[in-house]
Amino acid sequence: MLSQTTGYAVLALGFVAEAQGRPLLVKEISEATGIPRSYLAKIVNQLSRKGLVATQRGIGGGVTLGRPAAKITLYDICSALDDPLLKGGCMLGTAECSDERACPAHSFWSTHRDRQIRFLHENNLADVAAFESRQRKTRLRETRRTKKAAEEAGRVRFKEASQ
Amino acid sequence: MLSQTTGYAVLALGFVAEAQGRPLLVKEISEATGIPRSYLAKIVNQLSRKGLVATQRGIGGGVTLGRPAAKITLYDICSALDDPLLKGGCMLGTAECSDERACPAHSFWSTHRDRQIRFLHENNLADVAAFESRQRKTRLRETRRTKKAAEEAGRVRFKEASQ
DNA sequence: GCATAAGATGACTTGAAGGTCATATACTCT
DNA sequence: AGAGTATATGACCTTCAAGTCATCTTATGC
Repeated sequence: MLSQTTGYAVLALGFVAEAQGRPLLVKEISEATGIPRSYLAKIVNQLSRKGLVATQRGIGGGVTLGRPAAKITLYDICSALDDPLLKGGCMLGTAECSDERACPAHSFWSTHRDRQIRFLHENNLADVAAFESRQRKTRLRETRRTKKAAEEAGRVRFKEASQ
Repeated sequence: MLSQTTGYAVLALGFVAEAQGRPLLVKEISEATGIPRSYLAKIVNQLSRKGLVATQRGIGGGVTLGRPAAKITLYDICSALDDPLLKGGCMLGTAECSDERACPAHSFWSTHRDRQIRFLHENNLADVAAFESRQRKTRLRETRRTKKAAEEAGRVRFKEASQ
């Protein structure tokens, strides 16, 4: 599971991606996503130092993506925010676990960790934006939607790390 | 990833399981595993309230398993210690993520979470103890062991959540 | 019953993540 | 230049997991 901070960043940037280049205010993003405004400002600032977003102060300013949405992967975001997931550590959280001196869950965990990392590499902000806008549309169309339908709507284009 | 506390508990109980019924002191377990002694005492106490271990004070006392090692799964331990993994929460850590209102990673995450939970159900303390004692033996036998060999030693009997 | 050995328990400390707030800085428009 | 609008930044607060420590309680053996 990603840190809450990283989760915020993905949601926020997904929203920015949907705006297609129009600068969004931190305030707008915050209100749309429910992320605390001041905290989001810090996250945006971190992302801008890493070049993932561009920020502009003053009238007409706001936040835009630093490069095309399809070129910003979830992994890039994790990496920019130094997410703990990328720092290793085995399932049982023991220091002394490595390929040489494995803990009981090591083999299992390596596999799962790899899948997660692959997932992060395979999905980018264009995917997130598409997913989000699709969900919004679907929700408008069907007032009483089934759980299955909701899952389908999500499944359509978001890449699952195969196997 | 499990909490550090849960990780401690698995290691400690695996060690207790290896003792085959002979009571072990918290001090012994702590020294053998490197888990901080006072903290381990608290964990053991929690586990004993849940019945996973039996404790005995006074001379000749110590910690034993509350039931046969094969009947204590990793899931039981997580559950006894209220591990965050069992509390839900999606990959992006957002509150508003459910099957109905999914976040972009929801489908991916549900699958992986299920695999993890299954893994916890399928592996018990007998498995952990067998794994650990096997590892110790293997390490004695080969001074210069390859990474592959080490992985094999672990792979032999520990169940991978299939798929 | 006393000495000793063990776990039990509660108060306290520490460190990191998450979050708030006041103020500084940079930009635009008139 | 000055007013107004944005992000930037650092100081601070809060919460929680992890860890320490002193003291209490319960057991055994003489």
